Amino acid sequence: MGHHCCSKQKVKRGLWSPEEDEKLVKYITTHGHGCWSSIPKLAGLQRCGKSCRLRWINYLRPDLKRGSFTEEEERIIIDVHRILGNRWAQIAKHLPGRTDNEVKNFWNSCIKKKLVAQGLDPKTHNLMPTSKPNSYNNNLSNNTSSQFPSSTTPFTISSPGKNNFDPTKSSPLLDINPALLTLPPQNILINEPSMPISNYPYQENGVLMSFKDQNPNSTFDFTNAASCSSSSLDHANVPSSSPFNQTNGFIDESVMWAPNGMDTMELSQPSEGVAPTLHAVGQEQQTQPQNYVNGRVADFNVATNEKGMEIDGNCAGNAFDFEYMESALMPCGMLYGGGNSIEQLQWDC
DNA sequence: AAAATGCACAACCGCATGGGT
DNA sequence: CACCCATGCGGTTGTGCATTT
Repeated sequence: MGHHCCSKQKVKRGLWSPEEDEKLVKYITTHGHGCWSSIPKLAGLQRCGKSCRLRWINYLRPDLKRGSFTEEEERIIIDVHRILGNRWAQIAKHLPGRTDNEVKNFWNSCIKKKLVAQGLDPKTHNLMPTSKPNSYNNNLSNNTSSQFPSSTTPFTISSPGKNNFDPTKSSPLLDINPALLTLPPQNILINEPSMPISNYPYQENGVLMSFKDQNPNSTFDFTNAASCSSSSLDHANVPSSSPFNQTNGFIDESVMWAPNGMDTMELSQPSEGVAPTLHAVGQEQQTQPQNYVNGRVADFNVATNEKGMEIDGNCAGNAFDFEYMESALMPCGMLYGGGNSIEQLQWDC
């Protein structure tokens, strides 16, 4: 049984021979891949286009990094997997030169076993029930609903304070309280850990997510700032240059990574009724996550004027990955909801 | 030394998605 | 709007090598 795309033709299956590799590489390096389905014929291969594409992407591409995974790569995989789950293609994007297949195989053959050996559930990254619980889990096991009242944020995206931030040390990207993810949807808070949680007005109706600085009066409310008349981000009003523009999805991927030396991201709302935009301020943008080294959300301070019309967010010296954030901010135990819009965070409340 | 087993990795399969008609 | 097609993705299987029995 052949692929749907090649059921009408005789195709070879199984491992690729060096001759086949050579033909494919020669053709693609000369002509580019263009339409995969036409490549087998043009390159003189008895393969289907799908197989050619896979062979090129997973094995023949010149920018592939061969060899075993480094400890750093392994840590990144674990961190990202904790947030995204089995979204191998997304995980692989954070590892230049690695493919989704490679990451997936490495996970299944190596990391998964390591986590299990540590008593961790590779799916949830939580301690498995049979494992000896630590104090944190002991607390959770008492009575989750009473332990965390309705006003408690399900999780926080936190960072060390600016003064003690050490980019050479690794730490979890997100501290997610897994038990809280099973609670009813609550307001989501991104906060500085030094800020007493009680100081945040996260109980306010309609406030879905807030970037706050040390001033309790300065809150950026995504649900309200986007459009004065709407409770959601109004994509129609977003300038095409904005990463919030629907053409680009919620966040333009180009701003997900703060380039080396570029440490400022700016949120601004140019005029009333117009959705805020997110800018990377500083050097030329780059797409490779070169600054991912520590896989953490850096300080993200937000300042607003009295009317909350202009907001500046400063990412202190490290990458601020909105894809992570977006992926993490899924309601009710869904680390990833499959969507790509913050609008999905609007719960029926 | 040969068979059995385990493992890593390559490749396949089916499905989802998006664009074009 | 329905259909077709190409592409991308994640789960699964197949293959070959290494290790163990």
